[in-house]
Amino acid sequence: MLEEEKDTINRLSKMPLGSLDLDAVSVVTNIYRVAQGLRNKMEREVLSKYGLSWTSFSILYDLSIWKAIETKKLAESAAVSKATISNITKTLEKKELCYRKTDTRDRRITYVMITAKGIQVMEELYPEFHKREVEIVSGLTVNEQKSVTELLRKVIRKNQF
Amino acid sequence: MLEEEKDTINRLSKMPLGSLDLDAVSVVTNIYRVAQGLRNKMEREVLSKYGLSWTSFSILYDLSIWKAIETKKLAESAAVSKATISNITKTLEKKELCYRKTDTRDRRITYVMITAKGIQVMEELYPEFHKREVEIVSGLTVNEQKSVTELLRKVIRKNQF
DNA sequence: GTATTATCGTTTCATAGCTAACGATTATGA
DNA sequence: TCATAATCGTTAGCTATGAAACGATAATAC
Repeated sequence: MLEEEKDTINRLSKMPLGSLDLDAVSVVTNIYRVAQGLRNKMEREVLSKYGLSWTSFSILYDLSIWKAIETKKLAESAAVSKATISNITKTLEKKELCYRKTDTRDRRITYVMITAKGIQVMEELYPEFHKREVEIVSGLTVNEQKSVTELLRKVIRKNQF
Repeated sequence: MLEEEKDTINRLSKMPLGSLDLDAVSVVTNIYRVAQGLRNKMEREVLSKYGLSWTSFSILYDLSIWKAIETKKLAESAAVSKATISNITKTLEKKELCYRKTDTRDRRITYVMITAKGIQVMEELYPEFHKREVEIVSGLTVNEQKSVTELLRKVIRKNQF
């Protein structure tokens, strides 16, 4: 077990909180710790050079894959609010990495599309990003990677994340 | 494999990006997805009632465990910047959940402490939070929980997250 | 056909979060 | 001693984020 976890559990068990499911606490704590760590690492070592935050990168990533996509779908995919998508695509548009276009039939719908410059940035950026991804999980064997992925998918399905 | 993952990998493999380590991509993608999902769920279903964000909750949680702690340690523990800690503890102080005190010897250091009201909120809040934690991982057996925790710890150690 | 309801994107306003710059303080070194 | 460096917390200025409200539009009901 990691040092801070020991300390925390020690003190937690002294609080008047009734019985705790320590296995559940550990899963949640460590998932969030890894997620925060990899987000910070990516922003610091890769994304900052391009002036992109984690979320704006993930939006650009979606755009590079889907070419044209409604803002509503973007919000679902990145698990953020429509308002956030509004702001981020506005920022990306300022950087000329994407542009927006209202649907001619249903004018409530806005499509977001990646620009040539956006594609170019992505093709330069993604290999760097992917290199870090591989590094980050390199402490696990391939079988362990497959295993943790399968377990996480189970959690995602159960909770509809 | 989850549906969106299939789509994404399909399109990714058509991009001119060279070879990809798909196992690594899956690990990183699913870790972040679970983390985002549980954060959103907690904020929506538990923390919003108390006007707390995920981060301010985690700060309050640390305070309830450590009683008095330097802002620097808080920043490390929550993996956010010192500036963020300044802002969040200021907000918590406004809600009378904590207070700050400068060290008498070394006046560069500020200690943050939880108030009686803060403890009270935590004792009411944490059982609810913990209940959701248990729910979220309830799709996994205890052995699976231990397994995913051990694998994540390996990633944390390797990357010093 | 018209009124109601639902949906979509945006704006507004608050907090969260970062970096960089700053001021205060302590530690170090000549 | 006294100047320089190092460290700490805060502030300023920016983007990110969500909830709620808004306006425009489309779908539905009558």
